[in-house]
Amino acid sequence: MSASIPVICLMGPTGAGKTAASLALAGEFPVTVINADSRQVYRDFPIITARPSPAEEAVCPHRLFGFLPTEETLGAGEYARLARAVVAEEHAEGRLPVLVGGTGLYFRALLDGMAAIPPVPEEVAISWRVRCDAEGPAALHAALAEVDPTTAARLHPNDRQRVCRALEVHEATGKPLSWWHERPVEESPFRALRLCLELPLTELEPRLARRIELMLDAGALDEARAALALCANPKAPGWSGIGCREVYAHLEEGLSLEECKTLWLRNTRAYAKRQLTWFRAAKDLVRLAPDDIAQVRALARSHLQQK
RNA sequence: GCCGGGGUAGCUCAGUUGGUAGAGCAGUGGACUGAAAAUCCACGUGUGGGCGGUUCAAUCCCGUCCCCCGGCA
Repeated sequence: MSASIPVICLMGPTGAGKTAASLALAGEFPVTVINADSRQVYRDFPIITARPSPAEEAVCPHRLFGFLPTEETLGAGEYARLARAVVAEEHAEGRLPVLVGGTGLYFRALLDGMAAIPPVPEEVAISWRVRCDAEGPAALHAALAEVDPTTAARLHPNDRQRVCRALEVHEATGKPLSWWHERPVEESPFRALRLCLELPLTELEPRLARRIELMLDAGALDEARAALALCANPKAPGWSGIGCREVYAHLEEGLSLEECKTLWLRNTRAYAKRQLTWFRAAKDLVRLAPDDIAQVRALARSHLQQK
């Protein structure tokens, strides 16, 4: 299949105004907004994950938002599989897929493809994590060096998450992770315009602070209480989102609301900074100021004219 | 007012039997191939509350003053 489906991507750090930009596009094109954010997939935290509001969602179709229970996790490969299908469907319906989100890895997985590694059984993954807790990451890194020296050389011994992943893949597939990575990835069927809405951290920070107040006004605490009734395990993936865990600490562990807000802002800010680092290194991005809606529209228009 | 405990990095604190000090968090930069709002890496000069004194040498000992926290009045 040739790279023929045109899509528009709105990426950028949290709080930069991606949602607003997506709705601005919906005023001009038959847009379907497709989520590319690893937190907005969660069902029980619409406010805290800054999902588009019901009024915003009513502007045009929105997909891949708010479907995942708190106990579950959506890996990048699974995301790419889902999103690919949704993009194809929407395009077939004559709509313009607009991917909106802040998860750089999701965009990469979807747009640039990932190695065709089969899913790793959960028992295998868990057993390595248990072993990592027991023996420490250095021991596992040494074990990895035996079976996959290429990957071991690339990974820092303290990076337990990636070391475990490499070991899991090796055990589950019988091939080293590096073997999978060396194989060519499937070509993307999409012709993507990658727009990155960016603001310097110093300008982003007050917006993030304001957004936390708005979330609280909108009922963030009640939202968390309701989520707690459905899933009381603070270690569940959905609870690890920024805001979720701070509010949990306030509700369940005696953290004052002031402390909660301070931490929430600090962690959000640190996250935005990591996102900026990611997008700074990304190739083929057009960087824009978030309020430059006219430019977003103009670039979208010319992207759609190219055949 | 008295008795204790404290004043060390932006924050919380450690340590130095006297040789001018280091962790966590924060911050800055970076990485990132199925947990990614995750995970990880690098970066540490601060009038050691002020002023005196003892000493070759004081953040550490002594005196004094200031401030905070408990308790007693």
